[in-house]
Amino acid sequence: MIEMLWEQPIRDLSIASIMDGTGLSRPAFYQYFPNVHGLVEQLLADLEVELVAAAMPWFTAVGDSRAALRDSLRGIIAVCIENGPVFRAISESAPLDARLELAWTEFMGRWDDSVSERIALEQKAGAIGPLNGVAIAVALNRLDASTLIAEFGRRPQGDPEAVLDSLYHIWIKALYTKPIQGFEGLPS
Amino acid sequence: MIEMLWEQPIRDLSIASIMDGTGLSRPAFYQYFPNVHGLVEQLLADLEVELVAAAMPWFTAVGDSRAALRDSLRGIIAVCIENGPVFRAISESAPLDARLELAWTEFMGRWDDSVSERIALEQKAGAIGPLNGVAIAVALNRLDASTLIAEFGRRPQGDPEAVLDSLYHIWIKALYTKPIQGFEGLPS
DNA sequence: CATTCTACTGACTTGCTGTCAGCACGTCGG
DNA sequence: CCGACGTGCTGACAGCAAGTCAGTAGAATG
Repeated sequence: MIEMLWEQPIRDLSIASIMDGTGLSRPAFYQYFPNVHGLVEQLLADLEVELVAAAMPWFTAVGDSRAALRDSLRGIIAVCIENGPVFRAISESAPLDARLELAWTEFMGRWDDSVSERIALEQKAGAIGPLNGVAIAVALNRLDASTLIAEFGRRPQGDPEAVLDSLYHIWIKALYTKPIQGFEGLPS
Repeated sequence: MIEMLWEQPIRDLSIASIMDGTGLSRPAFYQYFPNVHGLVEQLLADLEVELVAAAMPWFTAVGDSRAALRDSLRGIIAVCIENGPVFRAISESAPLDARLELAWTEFMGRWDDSVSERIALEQKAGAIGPLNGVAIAVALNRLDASTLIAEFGRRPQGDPEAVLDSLYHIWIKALYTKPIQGFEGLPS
């Protein structure tokens, strides 16, 4: 199935077409998964392990963590180059099933928690200024997810270096840049 | 249908349930739209008009445009507070139909073009530094779309002021902040 | 009043999902 | 060696929503 996702979006896959490649009959599918969304949920769990591993550098960095942030983003991008269509299929399927939607929400929530926590840590150390860490974390994670899926979720894939530069730029500026006189606190 | 989207996700709507509220039969639906995705495509066209109008301030600002950027974001947020579930339904449906997916891609592409153009303009005026305007524009637009849909696409909706602050923070930092010595050009 | 047009409907076909009784085959106690 | 049981799988069935179509009722037209 994963191979098929490189060739066609998940909307074009039926259980029959998935099972065609296995030599088994369609009902055999239900011996292993309750439905297609159950299979996708499994793919998400597998992908999460890889992504978390790739993101370690920044979460565990000591001292100046900006280089580690770049390493983490590079690692995540590498995982997405290998698994982009799977990532895309998951995000496209999530809204179609309540249970899968919950799994996706929790998946994103764990990233939000991890990033928020890291921001709080660096704020305590003085490396990051007094911003709303949770809200910024949520926004940056959504940025990453949609960018990665859009750039690597189908062929032709985007340019890894350009994506890395863009994401890194935004993360660095949003988190590590000190307020500049006159740029903040504009009247609303 | 729009009213129903406040109560339930679009996956739970069938053509039959949509037509139930109209007093007409199910086949009558096909007199007006080729299928549900055709209806959603129309919703997207309508929403785009509202969003573009709300975003005008920044695109037309002269001189220091940072306050105008805040106004544009506030306007877009206001539109999403009124139409969040519609926006969400569109983005959730887009992957399910090739034609609607194209409409969505073009919709996002027009935002990317407008924002890229504005960035180039401000770079020429010296307000924005030498960054990859197109790539940053694409990333920021995806950030906005996913954040707005997540925060306002269902009840309970998020806090407009908090969302405004977060988005504004990221846009301002990513675009208008000058490079800081030692923060850029880290070894990769 | 006769004719045409238009909006609409009941009934049908199609395609995919999910279920279930049953079959082939391997395994194990006697 | 044999009969009972488990397991993995399948063909066939039922359900459901989408999309199609011939046909109808009522308004518009001459």
